Amino acid sequence: MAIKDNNVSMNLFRDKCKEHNLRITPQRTVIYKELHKSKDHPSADAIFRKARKVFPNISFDTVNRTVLTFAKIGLVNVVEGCGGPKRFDSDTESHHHLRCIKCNRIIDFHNKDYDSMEIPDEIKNKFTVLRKRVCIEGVCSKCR
Amino acid sequence: MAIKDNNVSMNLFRDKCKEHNLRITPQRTVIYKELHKSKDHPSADAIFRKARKVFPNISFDTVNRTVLTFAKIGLVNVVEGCGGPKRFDSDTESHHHLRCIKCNRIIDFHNKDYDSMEIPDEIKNKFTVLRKRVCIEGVCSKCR
DNA sequence: AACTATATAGGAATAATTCCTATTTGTCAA
DNA sequence: TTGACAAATAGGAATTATTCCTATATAGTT
Ligand SMILES: [Mn+2]
Ligand SMILES: [Mn+2]
Ligand SMILES: [Zn+2]
Ligand SMILES: [Zn+2]
Repeated sequence: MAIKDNNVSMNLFRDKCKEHNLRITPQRTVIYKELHKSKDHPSADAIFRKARKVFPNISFDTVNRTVLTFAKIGLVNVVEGCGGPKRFDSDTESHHHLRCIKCNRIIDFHNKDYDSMEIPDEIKNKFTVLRKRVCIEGVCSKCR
Repeated sequence: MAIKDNNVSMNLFRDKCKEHNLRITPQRTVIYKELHKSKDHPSADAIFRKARKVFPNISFDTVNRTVLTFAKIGLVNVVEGCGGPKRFDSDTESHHHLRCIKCNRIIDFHNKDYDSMEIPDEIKNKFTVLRKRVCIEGVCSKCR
């Protein structure tokens, strides 16, 4: 099952790259793999440190440029933080986030009611909606 | 009415400062006034540029330190962005945000249904909730 | 008015991100 | 297969955002 999920997501990666005429490089491949493995919404620097274990002289700029490119083509999302480094999320399905203001952890949660909340028409009319998400801010169990 | 609102909010500012033993300095006063006037969720730098017109040699560090202090005592909120400089909001009442991914504008909207959405107990149990907000991400009318 | 703990200005240091460019490489067509 | 070449990378510089440092000034108290 894990293997199948990986195959599915690596196919998604390859398809999206081809769709946007992006070359499938070893760097992009390892960066996407690390993003897909991470459940903790890593920063570019966190991905850089992991990618480095595979390619010791990959540059930070390559990692940063690549995750931003992935975000641009919709392969990953940049998720809401409060300042600080950008955080990336390879899960593009509808879900929601808890954010701990002490340790900056971003924790996923799923909620059908939240998913199905309608966006008012007056917003849809004047704003092209790409995503809707509930952000709950507070202090996580580890931090109190 | 605007005058009254200003008085109310300046009293809130003074009370909160006294409550936390923060001195009421001219710098803090002008910073809070600018925050309260701004409806666009300014960054520390945006507030700095405005405060400078009143006190030409106020330092950026003072502005930054002060808005972070205000956030700490709950006088303002740091609002969700996606990387980039922190953005501040003097409106601490429940409301929600549209965020334009092109121009980084953060636009307020109010919605009773969103306000009244319950937070599941399993979240409340393991997480100290301070705030809940719906973030809608997309492209604003000016940007398309 | 004097005292003193707190706050500020200004500059330095650090962290996060983006830019620059010589070199390398993935892809495609021969 | 092999070469051609547009695209991507590494490495470092530059830029932007934030935090730290410290001598001086001042708000609030006595
Ligand atoms: Mn997530
Ligand atoms: Mn707001
Ligand atoms: Zn935490
Ligand atoms: Zn816009």
